[in-house]
Amino acid sequence: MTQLSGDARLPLHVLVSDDLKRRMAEGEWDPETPLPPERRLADEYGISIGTMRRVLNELAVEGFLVREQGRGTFVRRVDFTSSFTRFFRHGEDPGSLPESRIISTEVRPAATEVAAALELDDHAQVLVIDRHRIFEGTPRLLETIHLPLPRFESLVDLPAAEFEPLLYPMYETRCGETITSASEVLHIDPATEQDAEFLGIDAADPVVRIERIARNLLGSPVEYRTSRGHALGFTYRLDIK
Amino acid sequence: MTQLSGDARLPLHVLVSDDLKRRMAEGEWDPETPLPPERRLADEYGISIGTMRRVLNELAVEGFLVREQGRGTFVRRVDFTSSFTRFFRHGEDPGSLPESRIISTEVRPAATEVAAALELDDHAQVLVIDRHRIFEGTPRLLETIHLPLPRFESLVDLPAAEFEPLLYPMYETRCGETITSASEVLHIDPATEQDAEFLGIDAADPVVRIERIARNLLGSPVEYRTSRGHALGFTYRLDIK
DNA sequence: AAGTGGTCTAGACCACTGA
DNA sequence: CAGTGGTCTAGACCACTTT
Repeated sequence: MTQLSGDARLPLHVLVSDDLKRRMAEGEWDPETPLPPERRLADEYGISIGTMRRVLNELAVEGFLVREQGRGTFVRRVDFTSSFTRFFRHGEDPGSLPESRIISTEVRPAATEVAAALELDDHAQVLVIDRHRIFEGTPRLLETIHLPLPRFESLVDLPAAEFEPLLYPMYETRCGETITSASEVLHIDPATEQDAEFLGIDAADPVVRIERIARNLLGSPVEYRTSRGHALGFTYRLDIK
Repeated sequence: MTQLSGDARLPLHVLVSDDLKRRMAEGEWDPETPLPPERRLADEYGISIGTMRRVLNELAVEGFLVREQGRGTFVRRVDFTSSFTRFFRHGEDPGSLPESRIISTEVRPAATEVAAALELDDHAQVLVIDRHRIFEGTPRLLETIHLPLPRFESLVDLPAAEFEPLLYPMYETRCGETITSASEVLHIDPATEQDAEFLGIDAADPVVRIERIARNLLGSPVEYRTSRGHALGFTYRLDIK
């Protein structure tokens, strides 16, 4: 029977939930292999099936698990369908991938706001990646990505051509970091000269600036990313309650 | 014992949940009076306490109910804390209310996109309200509000001075319509002359345009509102997963 | 057919709120 | 103190997926 750590005054379902999150964070199950069935998990934790179901269902509501009747319970990958940056894709086929072009990768000490976002000591070393994202042949986003070292050491000497268009799967396979949540802040700025040149827009046009902090399952910040794109034509949809 | 309508092949908890939503929509409980305790509700519906608790907890997760241990279960009022328009208030005390100035109220046939948003027949009559919202003495938002007639008849001849700064409580007390959800879409536009003049911004500056459809508990659209404000300095925060 | 999650029951006991 | 929601148990049976 699995031993539970944590404050014993907390409700059982909280202790079990925390333990399952820890095991998921340690990579005990990948998204293709089911967790043990609820009856067996209940036995292992020495709790009743009703309590075990409560834990699993709550983790499913929180987005950590996906449950499929007849198949099993699986850990879930994030998809960023509600991300702001998705809205730069315009009329494009939502299944297609934007092209990515790495402009430069460089190691340097973190600027103050970067260190704060990544919860690092001031002047800790970070890997800085500049890239362009190109949708249907049209340049749409300028991105600057900050990754803490030494956790992302294995990307430092990677040639630009070997970067894949989607970075998060790379973080997982090459660095063992799985992104499971993020927060983004949107601002509207006047375009800089660099913006106007790359995005092919009027120097007087506004740009959308999106700052994202991406986190792993334990809630630690893993990536800090700034994206800039043309604001005119930008659209974002929000549902309240 | 309460009689349940609806497709009997559906799970019990769905039928009970739908029935409770209907009763809430009919105004059976206001936000200050608790629903009957879960034990009594379970008896009335002839279901077990476990199933009744599941229904109440799910309605709480969906935002329809608030449960307070020792006090009871209450229907919940929406607050629009995550609404885009909140972000025009800048550094202001979040508890203070913006000033509202009604510019005009007018009855006219709905434009095509208004009729579509409110799910009305083309050219159905709507009440159109133009107003300004002023935060800390500074004009920040231009709003145009569309309300379907005859549901909002009682506002047609109301003098501008009798409109309150918050419209949703007025809709409830004067017209019997309770707003419980909304969806908003954000765009960035170039300023019009009217925008620049009222908002006191440069004619070259961009504006944020927010289109909101507000709905009642049954999901029917009740209000269509367009708000415009200065885009530079606008900020919006999003949490993913 | 075997194994998964989904629905539902009928309780017991605990923690918190308000009078 | 009475009454509320919160936690937890120990099952039975159903619906769906896979082999």
